[in-house]
Amino acid sequence: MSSGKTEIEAFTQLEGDAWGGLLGVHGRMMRLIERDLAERCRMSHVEFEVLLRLSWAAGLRMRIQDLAADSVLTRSGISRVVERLERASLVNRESAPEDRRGAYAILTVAGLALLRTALDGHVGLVRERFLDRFGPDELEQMAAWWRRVEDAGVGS
Amino acid sequence: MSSGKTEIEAFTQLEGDAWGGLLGVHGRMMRLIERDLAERCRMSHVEFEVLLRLSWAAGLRMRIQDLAADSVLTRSGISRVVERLERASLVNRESAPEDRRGAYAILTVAGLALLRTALDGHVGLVRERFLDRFGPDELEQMAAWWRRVEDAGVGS
DNA sequence: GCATAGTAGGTGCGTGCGCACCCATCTGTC
DNA sequence: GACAGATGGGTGCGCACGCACCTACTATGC
Repeated sequence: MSSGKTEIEAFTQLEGDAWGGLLGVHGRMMRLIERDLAERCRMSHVEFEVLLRLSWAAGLRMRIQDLAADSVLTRSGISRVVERLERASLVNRESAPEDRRGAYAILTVAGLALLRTALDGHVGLVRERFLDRFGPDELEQMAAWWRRVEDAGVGS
Repeated sequence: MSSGKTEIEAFTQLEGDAWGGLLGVHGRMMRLIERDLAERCRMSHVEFEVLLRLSWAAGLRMRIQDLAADSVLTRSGISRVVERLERASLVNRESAPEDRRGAYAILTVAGLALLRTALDGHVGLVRERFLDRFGPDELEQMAAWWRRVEDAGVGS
């Protein structure tokens, strides 16, 4: 891990530290988060994310495609997640009246309650392991960086 | 996505932008990378990562557990990845003489060649979509941040 | 020596997800 | 109206991976 051979084209040391560091931090955090959510709420991170997004949405409801748009998962993945959450009575599905192809996922009272439980502890974990290592100005800087990356790479 | 209700405990706007931004950027990048590697080399990112790590290692060989240690995957996952790579003749497996429980994964000539092909293009993609958005001092700052996170969060 | 605990790697099972494809519906053109 | 193409959502199939467990081996204690 210390000496990147130059016999093949590769990242510079600096690039490797920045990009590889992001991958490493993300991987480690996700492991912790998945384990925490599984133990406390029998829930995966994608399921948690769907519930969280729904709790932010007006009327506690979102179209499946909108859920998929900024998710790690594809539409088919989201479809299955919503199906699982529906079986657990955490969301309901409802056909969209304005476009009968579409469907809404709607957070239930039980879903909101479980989300509350999940958040309480999840927020603490992410803060303890990540956010608390940075000052407010640094968090602002970081957020600005992510915006910079996302604004530029809209393609696909 | 604009108004985080305060009725349930949640991240602050700033925290959400920093942490959520990291998740978003990682997700988007991984999608691009997975697709690129699949199209050009019929290879997943974890397989690519294993080959890359082997290319860095002395003697082009690493123990399975060392491969798993800083990977997203568990030992069983790495075991299967190495199995796949072995079937594709990209690595060889060899029993470790100093500890006969252990095994080495060893990069083959074909594996190194395919890695070279994969890297050529992968590096360009990551630069174009991510690294090039930052100056050298910013990359240094970012790398320092990741070190800060990793140095503190050794537990589990 | 023997017994026990710990570790490296591999495997059966269950599951989650992407891909390709399906159907229903909307949109646009004629 | 009719039709083509695009779009939203769901599904069969295949595969990759985590979990729990197994075997083989090492390390430690007696």
